Amino acid sequence: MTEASAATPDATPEATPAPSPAPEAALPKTYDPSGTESRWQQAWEQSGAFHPDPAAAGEPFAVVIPPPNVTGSLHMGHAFNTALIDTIVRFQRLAGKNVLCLPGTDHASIAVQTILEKQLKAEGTRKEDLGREAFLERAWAWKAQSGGTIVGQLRRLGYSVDWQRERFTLDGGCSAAVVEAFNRLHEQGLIYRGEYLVNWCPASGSAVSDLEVEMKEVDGHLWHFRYPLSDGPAAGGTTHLEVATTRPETLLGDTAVAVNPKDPRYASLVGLTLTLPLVGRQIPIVADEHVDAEFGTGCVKVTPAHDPNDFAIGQRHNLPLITVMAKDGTMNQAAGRFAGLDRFEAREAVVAAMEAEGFLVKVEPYRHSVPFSDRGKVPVEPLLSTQWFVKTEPLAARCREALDPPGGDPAQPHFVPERWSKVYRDWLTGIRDWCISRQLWWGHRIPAWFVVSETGGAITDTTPYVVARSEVEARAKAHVQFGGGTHVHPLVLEQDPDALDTWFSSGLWPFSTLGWPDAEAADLARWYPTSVLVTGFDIIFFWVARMTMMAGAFTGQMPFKDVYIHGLVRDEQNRKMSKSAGNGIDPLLLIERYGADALRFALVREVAGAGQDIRLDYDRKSDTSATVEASRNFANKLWNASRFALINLGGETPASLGEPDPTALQLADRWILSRLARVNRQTAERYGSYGLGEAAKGLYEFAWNDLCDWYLELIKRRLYVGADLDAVAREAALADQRTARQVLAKVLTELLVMLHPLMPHLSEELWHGLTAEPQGTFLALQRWPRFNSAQLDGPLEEAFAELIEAIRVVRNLRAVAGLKPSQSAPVQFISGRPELAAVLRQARADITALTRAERVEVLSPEQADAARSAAGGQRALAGVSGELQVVLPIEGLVDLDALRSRLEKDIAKADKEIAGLAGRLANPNFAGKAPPEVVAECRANLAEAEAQAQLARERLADLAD
RNA sequence: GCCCGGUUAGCUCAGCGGUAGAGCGCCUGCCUUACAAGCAGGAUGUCGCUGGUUCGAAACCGGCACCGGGCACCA
Repeated sequence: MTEASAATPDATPEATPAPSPAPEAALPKTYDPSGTESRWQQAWEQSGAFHPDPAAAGEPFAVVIPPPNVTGSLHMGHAFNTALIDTIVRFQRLAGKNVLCLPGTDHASIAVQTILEKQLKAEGTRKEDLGREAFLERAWAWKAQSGGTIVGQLRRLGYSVDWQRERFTLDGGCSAAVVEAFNRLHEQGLIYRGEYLVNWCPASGSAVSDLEVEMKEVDGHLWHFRYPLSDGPAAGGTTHLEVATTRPETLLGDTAVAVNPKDPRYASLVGLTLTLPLVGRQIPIVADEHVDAEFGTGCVKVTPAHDPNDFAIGQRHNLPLITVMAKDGTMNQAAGRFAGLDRFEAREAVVAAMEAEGFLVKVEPYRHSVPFSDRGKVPVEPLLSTQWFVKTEPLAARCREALDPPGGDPAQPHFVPERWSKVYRDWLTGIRDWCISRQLWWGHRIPAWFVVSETGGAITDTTPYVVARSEVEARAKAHVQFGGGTHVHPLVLEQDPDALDTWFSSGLWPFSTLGWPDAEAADLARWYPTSVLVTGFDIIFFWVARMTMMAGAFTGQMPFKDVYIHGLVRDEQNRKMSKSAGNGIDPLLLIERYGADALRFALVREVAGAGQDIRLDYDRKSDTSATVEASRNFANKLWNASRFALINLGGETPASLGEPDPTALQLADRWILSRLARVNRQTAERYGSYGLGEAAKGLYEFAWNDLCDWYLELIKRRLYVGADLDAVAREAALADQRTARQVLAKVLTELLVMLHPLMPHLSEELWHGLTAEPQGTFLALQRWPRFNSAQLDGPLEEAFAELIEAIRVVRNLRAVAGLKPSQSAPVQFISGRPELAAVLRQARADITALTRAERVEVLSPEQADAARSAAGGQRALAGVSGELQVVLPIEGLVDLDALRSRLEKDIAKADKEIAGLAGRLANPNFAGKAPPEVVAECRANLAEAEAQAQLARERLADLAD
């Protein structure tokens, strides 16, 4: 099949005839994923296999992927997320749903702008020199190139997304959605503009939201300063207050000192005035609950313009706000003689001055948290600044209500694992307003126009503005409000130069990509709300909560039914992979080495405990991963199982062979069909309920252990029909061969369908090889195999497990005794259980084949005793499994010592079990209180263990002479 | 400070009330006409510590220890 399909993927899908089943010679012994994977990726995409029609039948199922940043290249986190999403989505497609999986990228405003500014700097220029327009042009050009990288890399994973619907958060549709969303929120009073203390990142020259600030422990100092009372010693002789600070430079902006109102030490001083050192400003002593009397001296300097807590104190006490720092992180004119110094230089200088003037009491080393900008990697500065904000509480309230609906309706969205809903709920409770404006150029420009003609042509904090959907609309609105248009005083508008937080547009992603705000959009009508959001826990606040808030406001419902939260992929030393640490493991390298299917399977297989981080082992010297290699080996196992089938199906396909006649089925056939049905039901259940790791493991075990290790081995003797048979025997053998072929073909093809969500390329390739379907037909678009409960046979599976165990005992005995693999030996089974004896008799030919038995006898204990006394006690290899005795009556050429030690081990094991069980049964409470069936089982086990020990002792005694 | 995870075989992890499991690794033997990326056989654990509940605990409850994460932070 490799040869046949490699030439032209699918020039004309419908017309391409089925490739003739490949002759076995054409099939290599090992699977080479490289060509196969890209071939199917192209075929799927070119045929539009994953481009759904909203009008098509089938229950809708939609996923919008978390859009990776255009700055990025594929990392393991993307690969993991993709593997999970694609597994879910491919399963739902097989399940017959009308599936949309929509891809796209995020414009990542700060990240991109930082990169571009770095480039400009290297070229010795600045964005201001370029101008806004040229800068943006350059940004788009950069995006076209870089954005293509990650998209191309996602394709290599075999992502079954609809590339025709690919979106970008800054494309026309998304931009229109952003403008509409901004306007509507503004109309509802949920967007406002004002001067507040914001997190200012001096590195990027922009405000950032609370979420983009990361607290870091830093070794700093605590400086103790003395602030003198202005009007001389107070009652009690106090001449000054001592305050402590980690940020001396801010004292230049102090407008009060606060103490706790209940602090007896300072009660009498509240209301008095201090003289601020270096500055000379008169500042009051105020009483405020926020102050912890226990900490330090119990006095806190208050700098409302440079600290959030102080800002709050300032509000409560009506304190003036004095900003002493400029937006670039240097001290401004208000800092007096320190003006112009960088904030860190100013710190040194202020301390030096305080010391020189005798206000420094002491300095102590102090470890404390400092807010850092996520992007800029520098400490953020709380600064007073006029920005745009979203009033979040009303939006959050709606989300909380959806999560805990009155009347006990199901939570929306439903988190998997459940525990993340608590994290989400907690964050939505006591949420703070969201600063959405950024002093950046790359991004969605804020749809607000300042009426600069009202303030002398410049944008000031008092310039009136209108929010509108376009400049034309803005002008009209301004006209109404400000008249204007006269020759004396023409109306001049200027759009706000700032851009919106990237996450504002990300928050609209689940519906902006489906056509919102066009309520009639076919995709929106068909696929919204989406079915599930799959993402890492690290962006629950950034993204998940923003989407639910926006969706609640604009669509009136939660944007997805389920939220499947997965963990992070960690490196071989359990470290978080990060660009800065340079410990990322390149998924593309692993794909090249092992194949995308192997990587995907490995990632999903590891995920069993949903939501847990997974560790990917990796050898950096050789760029190999044992985990992924194991999955590659599994892929190869499947390849070879299919190869075996192709060689042995006599050129037939599952379709030409048809369903097997139930009455013709042999024991092994019924067993594998029962296992198949069980795995079918179990796997569908797991895929459908986010048990992806379990699904992968279950299929792995079924494919490798049940199918390859046992079923394929068992049917070999039936598939190879000898030429030396007479006509009657030959006819029977051929009929049986056909049954085996039918079962084999059925089991293997259905297995491939079930594996398809996990290993899409390999399964597609093998499925075509087996079914000889035309190239334009895809496994990806087939139906999940029908579950046939009639095939389920629990008792048969149990009996078969015993048969397997019996064969294992024989093999073990042979190994212990040192028999050569080529050497055949007679096998005797002795069982007192007629059912087991019957199974063993039925499987006699199988046992012969699998154990190199010379002959197989199945005896009752009575028959065995008779035979033994007749033979006068005989040396034999013997073992026990349950009540079953396995005897290989063979003389000579046998390692008796090994055999003895095996029996001794058996005895020891049985004795230990006997001791445990007898102990339990001896406890009167056990018999009295445990459920009867447990007691009965215990008794049975004891009896069996005792019998086992006795049998082993007898056999050991036989060996003694 | 508050809130989540985790602690089981050398490694990565399942198991979540009836006397310990898988994969990888390891040991032994096999080029058995699908697969040496394989086959067969084998070894390996006071299930973090400590109380308790129970006839019975790796599992349930309490405490402790250690590892990891999140949130909020006192100058």
